[in-house]
Amino acid sequence: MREVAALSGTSLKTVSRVFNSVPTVDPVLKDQVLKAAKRLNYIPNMTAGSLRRANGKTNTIGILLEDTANPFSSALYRIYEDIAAEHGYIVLAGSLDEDQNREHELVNLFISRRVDGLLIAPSGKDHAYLKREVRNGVHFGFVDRPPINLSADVVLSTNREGSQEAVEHLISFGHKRIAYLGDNPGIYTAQERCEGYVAAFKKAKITVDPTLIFKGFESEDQAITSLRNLMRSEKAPTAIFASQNLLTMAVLRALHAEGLEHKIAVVGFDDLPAAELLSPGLTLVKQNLAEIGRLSIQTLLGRIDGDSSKSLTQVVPTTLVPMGSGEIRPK
Amino acid sequence: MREVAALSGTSLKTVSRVFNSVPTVDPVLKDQVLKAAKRLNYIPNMTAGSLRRANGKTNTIGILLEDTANPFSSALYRIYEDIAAEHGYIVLAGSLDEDQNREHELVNLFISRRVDGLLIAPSGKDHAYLKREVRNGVHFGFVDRPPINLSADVVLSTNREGSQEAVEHLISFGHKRIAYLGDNPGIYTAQERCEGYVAAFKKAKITVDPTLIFKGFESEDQAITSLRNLMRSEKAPTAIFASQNLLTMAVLRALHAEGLEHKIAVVGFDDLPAAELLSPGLTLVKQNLAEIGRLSIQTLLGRIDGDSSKSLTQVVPTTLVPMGSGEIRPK
DNA sequence: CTGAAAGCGCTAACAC
DNA sequence: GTGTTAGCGCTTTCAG
Repeated sequence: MREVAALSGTSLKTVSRVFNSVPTVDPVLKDQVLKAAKRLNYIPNMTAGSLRRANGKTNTIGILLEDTANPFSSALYRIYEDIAAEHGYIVLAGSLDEDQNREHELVNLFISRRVDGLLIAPSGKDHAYLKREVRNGVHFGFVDRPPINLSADVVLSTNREGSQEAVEHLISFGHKRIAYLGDNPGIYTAQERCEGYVAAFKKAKITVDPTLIFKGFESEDQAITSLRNLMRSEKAPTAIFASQNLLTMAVLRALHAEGLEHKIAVVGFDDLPAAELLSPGLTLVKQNLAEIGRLSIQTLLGRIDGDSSKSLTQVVPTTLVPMGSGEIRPK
Repeated sequence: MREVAALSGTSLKTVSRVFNSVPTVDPVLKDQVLKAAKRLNYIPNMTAGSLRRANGKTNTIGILLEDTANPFSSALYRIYEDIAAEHGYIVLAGSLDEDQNREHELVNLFISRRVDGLLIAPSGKDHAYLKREVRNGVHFGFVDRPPINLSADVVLSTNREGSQEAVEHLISFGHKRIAYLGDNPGIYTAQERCEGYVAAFKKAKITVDPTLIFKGFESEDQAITSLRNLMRSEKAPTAIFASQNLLTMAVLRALHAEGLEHKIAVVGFDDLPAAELLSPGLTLVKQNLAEIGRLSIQTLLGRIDGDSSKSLTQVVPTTLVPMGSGEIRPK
């Protein structure tokens, strides 16, 4: 920058003004500056700039996702990337893998990079530790799951209602023995979805068979093995509700291995890329990721811009998409 | 930091030393510093640090991918994220969407954030513009496609050989009329894969029917429509080689719509999440993303660490995985 | 409309 | 082992 000022015969401040598009700069000088910059191949150092800049803003936000390689997270990431770019922000992303420690580490790491705000699909069970950061001026938004012991903006799907709708759908096709597959109930979404399952039975006045509720498999292989055993047993269900995409995959693999994909009905929660190419097509409860992403980042950017109104909880509806597998009737 | 020094009764430099794990610090002072830091909730500002630090390194690398939402890119991203973290680096990622301008913009944006290096799955057709940045000390690595008019490290798959193997596989099952679906030949991988297709025919001494070669569809819908027309025509192929995952999806949708999935053989290039759940299972040529990711980032980190040996081209083999759809014989 | 001086938070270099 | 001084590249403040 000094060199640019020298070569263009101006001062540092004028160069700075040019690159910050301050309107009150003599067009002649501006031209000289730009020419000099081009010749020296000068690109301003944004990170140095934010050091002294008014509010210390870095125009960077951090995003903590479950696993950037999984379709749910990567779709969200892309939405964040685009909306952030529109607003002149850049995104730092990290994967949590359901690990609380990793959440803490990444929060610290990103704060050490001075992100203006952080969007978290939390793995942690307690977010009181963030209060100190909030006091230091970092803004937080939660996605997919609410914060615990902290008041902050959050965007959620209708996990409970969506699950209930899925199970009611199965019941409406005549199913009474419907298995539930879910994650560990410590996870908010898992808990909600399980309650939706139970609520559907309650509403239909059917007793829930607890031996058909499966939670917290250790691995996909273990899930598949358990499922295959279940399918072969006397107590085999006539339908299965898989409350999450990895579990849905496990169900499909198990059904495939047993050759039962046209016999046992399946509804899965969360999108799966090739759902309609399967036979039968896979009936799903889809989350509206575009809307979830949009709401969460826009709310966060609003906070960074100074909106200090009360914390907001926004809920985005899911959609049941019948594709075939959920419309199989019990034999 | 000043406050921490004050509260702990030491100097700035000692605080700095503590947070940079300099071993020659009196344990007593170190303790005082850490206590004060905790009390003040102090987290060092890395970006300020890198301003003055020896080499000006930011421990940040930029990654330019085709589209962070697609499985190919997001799988790579995750590998980069993990390996970068192991080495104390952080990753900035952006999507190119096959747009040259976007490539230029993001390179500039990331350089304005002073990344130490940049990994690019390029959309551009000319990378001479990067020479200036190379001279300024930014390091570059290319992934998936080579740079043009620039000497730089690159990691590629065996696109040509993998495609040839796929088509030979189809030929070995008795196919002679094999359609080729590819991207615009301006794209390196598309060109290579098409050559592999042609080479397989040459080797088998079968004449290529140019009316079975399809390139550069505008949209998935257009691809599906064209394919359905083709499948219904007199000149329908007995097998299809789709040289990229989105095209493979289009083929599957078209086959499904026509009810021909058990009649026409298909081999696809690139992985597809639910390949083995389809019926028939989908025969694929898989790229070794883990290896591609590992090699590319490790080479880049080596460059950042000062390795200035000649530019390296590394080639990672693909694997043909028969799953059913590629083993259908012509009727 | 422009420039000089001070300082953002930190680390290099050099004393002590 | 520790502290002081200068300065990274930029923006602020304030005087011209």
